[in-house]
Amino acid sequence: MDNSTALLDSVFQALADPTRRAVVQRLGAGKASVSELAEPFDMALPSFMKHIGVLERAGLISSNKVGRVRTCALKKKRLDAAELWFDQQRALWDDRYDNLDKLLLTMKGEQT
Amino acid sequence: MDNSTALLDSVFQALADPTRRAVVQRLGAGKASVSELAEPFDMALPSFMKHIGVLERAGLISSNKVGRVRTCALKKKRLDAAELWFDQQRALWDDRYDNLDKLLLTMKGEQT
DNA sequence: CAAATACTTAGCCATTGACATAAGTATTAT
DNA sequence: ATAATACTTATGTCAATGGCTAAGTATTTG
Repeated sequence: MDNSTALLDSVFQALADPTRRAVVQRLGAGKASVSELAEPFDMALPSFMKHIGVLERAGLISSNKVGRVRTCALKKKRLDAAELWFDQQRALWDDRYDNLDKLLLTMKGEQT
Repeated sequence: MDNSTALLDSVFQALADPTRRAVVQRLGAGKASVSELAEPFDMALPSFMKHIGVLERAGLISSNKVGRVRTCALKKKRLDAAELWFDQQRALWDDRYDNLDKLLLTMKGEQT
């Protein structure tokens, strides 16, 4: 199996949840502690922590604990990696379209 | 709440599986029947059909049956909608990507 | 030192996800 | 008319997900 396959699995899986997407979005504005991140959500902390765990295992965020506070940060590179998949798909279609364009140009040329 | 939330849930969930991403990629090259799509995978057909169902419910593909053959096609717009989420995130944190207005206009245009 | 804070660990439960097999239906081919 | 084809439906197993409560562990804070 392609090693980027498991990565995409975990990243898309992580992003397939509104709570986790909101956390990613919030962390886009800067680092935050777990309780700061959890505050907007009507959810028990252990439940919220599972989301943090999913995001961290997907490589979308990092975290480290100082004293009793765990601070989280977004890892933008992993988001880039996910976005790249879309670019790759588009590149495949565009190739197709480019070839079609070339073909049409060729046909036009032969008509004259 | 936001009607794009459930859409993103289903699209990212659909893309969080290598079989389904491969189907999307294959359909990027053009329409195909279910059995053509299933052929590369070592999986029972009912199992494969579930993947097709997930993709269709997420709006990433369409399908219609003629005779005994069901033909599937990629719905690129829904992929665009998913990719837009990444653009939105980038717009929030990226200093270079300062024209949020333009992006918001794009979002309005693509509501379905 | 006692109490509040900020997680953390350890279960439990209901639902969903990803496969499977077996048997059924509707078309098309011979 | 039979047989092959292309799904489709029904059902089952098993692990993972997303939520909960209750209780535990470190750290501050008063």
